Amino acid sequence: MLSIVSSTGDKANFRIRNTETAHSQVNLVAQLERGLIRNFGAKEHVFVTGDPQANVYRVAEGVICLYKLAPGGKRQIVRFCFKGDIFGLGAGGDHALSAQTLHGARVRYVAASILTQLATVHPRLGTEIYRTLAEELAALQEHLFIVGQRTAIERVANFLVSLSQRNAEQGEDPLVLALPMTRLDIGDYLGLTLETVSRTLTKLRLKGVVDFHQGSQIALLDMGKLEELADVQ
Amino acid sequence: MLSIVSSTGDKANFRIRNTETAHSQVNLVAQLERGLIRNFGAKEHVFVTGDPQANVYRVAEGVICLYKLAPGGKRQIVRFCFKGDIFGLGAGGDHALSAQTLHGARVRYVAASILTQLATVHPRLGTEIYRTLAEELAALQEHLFIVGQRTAIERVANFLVSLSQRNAEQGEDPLVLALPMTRLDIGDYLGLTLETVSRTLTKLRLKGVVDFHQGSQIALLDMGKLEELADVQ
DNA sequence: CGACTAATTGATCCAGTTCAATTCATGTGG
DNA sequence: CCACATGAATTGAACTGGATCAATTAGTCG
Repeated sequence: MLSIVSSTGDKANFRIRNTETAHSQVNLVAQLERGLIRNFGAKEHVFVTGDPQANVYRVAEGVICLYKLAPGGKRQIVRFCFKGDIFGLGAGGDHALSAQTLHGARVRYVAASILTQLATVHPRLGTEIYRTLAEELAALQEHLFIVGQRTAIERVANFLVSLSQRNAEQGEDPLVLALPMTRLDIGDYLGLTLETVSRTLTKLRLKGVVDFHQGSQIALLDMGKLEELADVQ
Repeated sequence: MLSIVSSTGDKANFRIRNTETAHSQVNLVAQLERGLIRNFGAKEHVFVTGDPQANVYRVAEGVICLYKLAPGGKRQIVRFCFKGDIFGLGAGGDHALSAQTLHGARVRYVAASILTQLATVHPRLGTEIYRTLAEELAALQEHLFIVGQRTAIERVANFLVSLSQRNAEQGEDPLVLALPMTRLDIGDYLGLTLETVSRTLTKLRLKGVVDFHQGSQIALLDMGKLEELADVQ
């Protein structure tokens, strides 16, 4: 829970209760790892568009998708957040996006106000939050590029490569992906229809680049070819 | 120039040289308005992909476009920066984007390191920089949605509405837009070809929604209809 | 004027959408 | 345990919005 931080952001109090030095302790991930935890079932919302940006979240388990919805029913998934990802950062107004689980998730969170307070005492925390936001921005720019300029096969290949890289970072097998999202989710993320995603994956299977049977698990057979198709730079 | 800030970020020194209070003075826009100024001709680069993020910029005059380039020659314009817009913010690594003028521009800038230093002394400045970045992120999410989910006419209509709103904010006529960018630029921004942009504008003209003759100046004749087409929410 | 860049417009093409049918996986209650 | 409902995925067929290729016009500057 948040017991390591008094409601007034008392620095001395904080130090006493921790074995590590304050310097190594006051960082964003550490704060979030000590935050409250909450379990969500399938398709549950962590927050929706218009909710105040009260908390900063970190995925402990499962996947969260951040999306924007249009009146016409069109949905743009802006980001998939996997284990370890931080989301909910913002200027402090209302959320422009909704955050929803796929099959369910465990999420840790800390009140944004507490982080703000802490950051005034520990500038490094502020810097870290800032860097996290800047990385989110850079990733989104890259994603815009893919959605705006690339063909279906390039988008899908790129998506698979991204998942593979993430797996590698997490120490999991980079050649076997457990797609936790539906074809519709992938489509709404890549700016394609679910049929096009399905067809494109089939194309990749026929090319011998990937293999899959139940659709939720994909083996990357030819990573070189896949990266060539993804062709991102 | 940067004379208001000593190289060590000396607060006392800073106060002495200014008539306003330190509180009202140390904000991002004020810092940038006192930053160095630089003039750029047409199609000149302020920075390119890979350059270190050394400075933070603010457009004093003209338009800057931020874009990403692919080896195949495809270009995604991520943002148009108009008078008063701040750009170049980032995590402190290298620029992922290139920044180029259209017809030329005057730009003021301050070293990122100076802002960082100042922010440690003036937390409000840090907060402001953070908010600026968060707003950039929110705008980009909105733009991704438009590029990912909308038709050509919706994208173009939305683009015109955005320009109109910007005009209104700047105290200029919201019903007469001076398009400073080419059809190609607009296309690369909206994920369309220049021909589609041209055809779409013609369509809007035939519908009586807009009017134009030389192509670089557009009158919005039916704002209600335009917003209906833009249909953003 | 001539050279150049931007814009328009036409004709054709095709990648991806749309509509629709079938298969598959999973679970649920009788 | 099977019958059946349900949601997800695949696949087919036809369509279309936007891309591509190409030609013309228009504006601008030396």
